Amino acid sequence: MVTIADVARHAGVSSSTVSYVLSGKRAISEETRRRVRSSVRELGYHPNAGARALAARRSHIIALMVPLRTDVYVPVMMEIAISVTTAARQHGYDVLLITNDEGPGGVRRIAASGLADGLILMDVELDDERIPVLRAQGTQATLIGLADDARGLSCVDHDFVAAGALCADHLADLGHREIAFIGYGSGVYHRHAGYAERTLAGFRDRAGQRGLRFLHRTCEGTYESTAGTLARVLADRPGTTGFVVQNEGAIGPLLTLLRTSGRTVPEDVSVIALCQDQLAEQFAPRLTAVTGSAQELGRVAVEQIVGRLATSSDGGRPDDDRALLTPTLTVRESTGSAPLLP
Amino acid sequence: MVTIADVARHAGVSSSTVSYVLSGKRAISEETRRRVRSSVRELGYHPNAGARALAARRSHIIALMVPLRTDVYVPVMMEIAISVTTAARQHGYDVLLITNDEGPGGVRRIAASGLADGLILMDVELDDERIPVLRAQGTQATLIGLADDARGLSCVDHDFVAAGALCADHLADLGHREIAFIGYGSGVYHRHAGYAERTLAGFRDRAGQRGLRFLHRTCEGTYESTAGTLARVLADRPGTTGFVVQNEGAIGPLLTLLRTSGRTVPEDVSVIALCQDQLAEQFAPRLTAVTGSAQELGRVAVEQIVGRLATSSDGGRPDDDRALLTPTLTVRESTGSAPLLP
DNA sequence: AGCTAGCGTTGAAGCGTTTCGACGGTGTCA
DNA sequence: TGACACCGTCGAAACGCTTCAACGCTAGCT
Repeated sequence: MVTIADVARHAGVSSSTVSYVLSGKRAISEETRRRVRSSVRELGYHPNAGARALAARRSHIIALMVPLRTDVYVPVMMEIAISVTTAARQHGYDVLLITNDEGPGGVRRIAASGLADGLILMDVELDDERIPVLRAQGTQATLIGLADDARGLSCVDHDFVAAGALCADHLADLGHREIAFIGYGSGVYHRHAGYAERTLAGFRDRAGQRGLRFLHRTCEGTYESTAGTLARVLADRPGTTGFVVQNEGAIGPLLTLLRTSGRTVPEDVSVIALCQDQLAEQFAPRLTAVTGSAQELGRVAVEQIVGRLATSSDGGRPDDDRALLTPTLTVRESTGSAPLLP
Repeated sequence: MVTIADVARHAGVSSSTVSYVLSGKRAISEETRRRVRSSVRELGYHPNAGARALAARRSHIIALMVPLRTDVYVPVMMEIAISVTTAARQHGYDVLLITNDEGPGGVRRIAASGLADGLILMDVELDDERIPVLRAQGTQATLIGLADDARGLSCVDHDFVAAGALCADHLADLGHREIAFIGYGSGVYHRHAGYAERTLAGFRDRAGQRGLRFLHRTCEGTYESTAGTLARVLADRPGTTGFVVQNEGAIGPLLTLLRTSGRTVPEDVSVIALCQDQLAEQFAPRLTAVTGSAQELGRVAVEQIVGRLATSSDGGRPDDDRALLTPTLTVRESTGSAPLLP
């Protein structure tokens, strides 16, 4: 193992000088810097992470707590996890993956052991029991999702309200008047209300403003449940010409069911999905969709936590900030003007 | 911050005694053990990770290197990552997430800094440039996937050859004679040949033994490409009655296309998918599928690396081992007896 | 010329663990 | 009764880094 002392000896300086060259915390002459750098390269020196963490009381690790549950659309979680990891690396941090089945105890463990300098929590519930722990330990954290009480913490999330509103506006602009909103199974609304409810609320409000009639129906995302949901929708509101699909699993079945029931998309009915563009592109017809960038979510979360860590180590008190990412509507082939009334 | 010295003082013993109680590396009297344990609990002591890593030269961290690429079916990767994380916790390890865009340099960084005790590499290519680095650094590692030269390393993977054979056997048993194998886009075969090619090879061999005629056609997984692929299949072999679908993205489109072309599943044609059960359940009809457990893959990978770390710290030389996980065939509604010849 | 200011560098003191060797005390055996 | 082994505990020395106080220099000022 190559230590800082080896580098110092090789470069003919003291180990503190090597440390300062590497951290840039003190002025070092150009000449010395050059020599040290080349010794580092030549010996293949990498600072020992444990020693560094012990001495500096910073591990340069961010913990990312991901949900175990898999009813949220999984690729999105993975995309966030990966963008967090790459963004963190760009700031000199590594990412520790922990699952939220460790619960509040996990947060305590990570914070108290100094394993991570800060946490990013995914899948935050409105009233999340990890938050008091965070506060008690004085740990820096960023939440992905919105909690009831985020004093002293950062939050970032998609602007789901705006996403819902975009759907309503788009269909209203096309002249649709009766819309069905195909949601998640009822369990999702009960639990992490944030995500699912806010989209629905945004849609509902804008739909009201635009004079749309609409129905919200839950759906588990399987073929059978989608069939049941669609049947109920058509029974209750035969004049429905627009569909907003929140549950990614229901998209495929819905398109199949519409086709087999003799409804053509987009001539007879329009379909707009709340899902990743990649998924929207896979169907026929390609779907008009409202999307938030999972990548940006991860990036912003990292920037928030890194910012907090920087100001807190400067003795400052980071202010709570809350970022809402604007979703985008991409019009594809699945939405068109409402059919003329017979 | 609570240190081991605080605990020692509180329990009226020396800090080395506390350490031995916690690690169990020396005999400690029942009475002392009890007192120390209760002090630990009372003070909420968690050992400092950096100090521990420095002194013991083990970080109790396993690094997991995941692919950035997203053309592999992403939920599977996430499932592996999560099962690695939970399995690691059960052995007292945490998981550091790194992306393989760091390449061999990333492996060197992690190993040389002592950040992680061992690595798990996903998405290993046959001739992977990270492997020589691993060997040079003497780092313990487990590969998920099979490399050409895995001397001194552990490997674990699904037995894709067996998976392919299962498909062929099942269709042969049902009396099918002309089969189409719907694969991935050609890029996948060129690159991480392992996964895709081995399934195909297993299918091909068994199909030959069972006297099946078959066609392998690539497919990008979009609706359009699936339509193209299917059209070619039916043009080349109008008598095809069995489909094996390797590309998850092609499943939905294929079912739709079969239906619209007037072919009923499973009465006219049988479809068997190589995908997770969860996905197979989502279609109508529910799909007969061959699956390997991603969860088990993660668990076995962790057990391998933890085993290697244990024997290497005992001064032993861990032997290379290679685990192949047996896939399972679940018969659902999409396969049935071959139709009688007209 | 004498004084101060700042620059570049160093030595040494931690950071909180683990672990080795040593040390009493107790029990066992001759 | 003395020698010996073992058990439970302790003190102190690492582990490799960061960072503080201090130092010798040179430069700029009066």
